[in-house]
Amino acid sequence: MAPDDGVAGQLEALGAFIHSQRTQAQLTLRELSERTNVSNPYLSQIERGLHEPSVRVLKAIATALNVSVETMLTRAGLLADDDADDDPGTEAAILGDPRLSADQRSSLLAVYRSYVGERPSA
Amino acid sequence: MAPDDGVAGQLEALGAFIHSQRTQAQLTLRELSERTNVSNPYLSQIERGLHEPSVRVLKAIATALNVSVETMLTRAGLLADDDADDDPGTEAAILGDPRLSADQRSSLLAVYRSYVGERPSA
DNA sequence: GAGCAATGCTTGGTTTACTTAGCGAAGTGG
DNA sequence: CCACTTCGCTAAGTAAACCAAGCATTGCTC
Repeated sequence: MAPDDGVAGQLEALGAFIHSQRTQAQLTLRELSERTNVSNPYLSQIERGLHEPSVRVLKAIATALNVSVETMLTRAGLLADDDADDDPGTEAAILGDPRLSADQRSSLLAVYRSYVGERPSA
Repeated sequence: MAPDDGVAGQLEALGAFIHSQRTQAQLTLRELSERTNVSNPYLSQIERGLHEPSVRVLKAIATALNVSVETMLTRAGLLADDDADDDPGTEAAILGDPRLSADQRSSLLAVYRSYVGERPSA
């Protein structure tokens, strides 16, 4: 696939994923609509990748389909955390640490990366 | 606190978080605007909790502020904060990182603890 | 065949996210 | 005091998310 597949591809992937989850759960668009309080035409459009759903809608859909939001976003490519392969998690832990200020986070990251010989670009 | 505190509280909390991260990073609204490709008035409104930003904007802000997207989404109320409560595992990650030498591990830990104000009692 | 229910989809409009242009306060230097 | 800049913010408009009503097709049962 092209490196710059764009946001459109991600939207389509997200829609396809939601569609597969809904059909596997044997749910109709209107049933999912009732569970999520989202109109069925809009759900239809989301499944075809015509719109980028808001945080509120995304959360509602994930809950209704018994899927974690993380999984959904990862499947959609919106959450790109797959660089955790060669990373034992230290970078992720630092990035996700709410006790650190932005300054401290940058410094700590810089030190860590200098240790492990990583280039500063994520 | 009320269980149905509403989305407004969440929005304000998210805005306050972004604001604190931006100011601690010594960034102006226009600088953050350039890094995120989001207009500075809109960033201002987000910080004051007047709008619910989309996932795209949320992700851009997180990247620009060196905050993990997960943390940002958690603050936005999308993800339930499962791990990032008190100890996000930064210490554990450093301790278990095979790429660090013992010396480096000690240094990194010392820096981290000085940041979060932990006593070196260990 | 006619009727009917249920599915996904289109249409047209309302609400909200988001932008471009510009204002007022708070500096800084001439 | 007067430019000039830079900060956050307001105002007004555009683009996009989202909904209510209804159309088109499929699959019934009579």
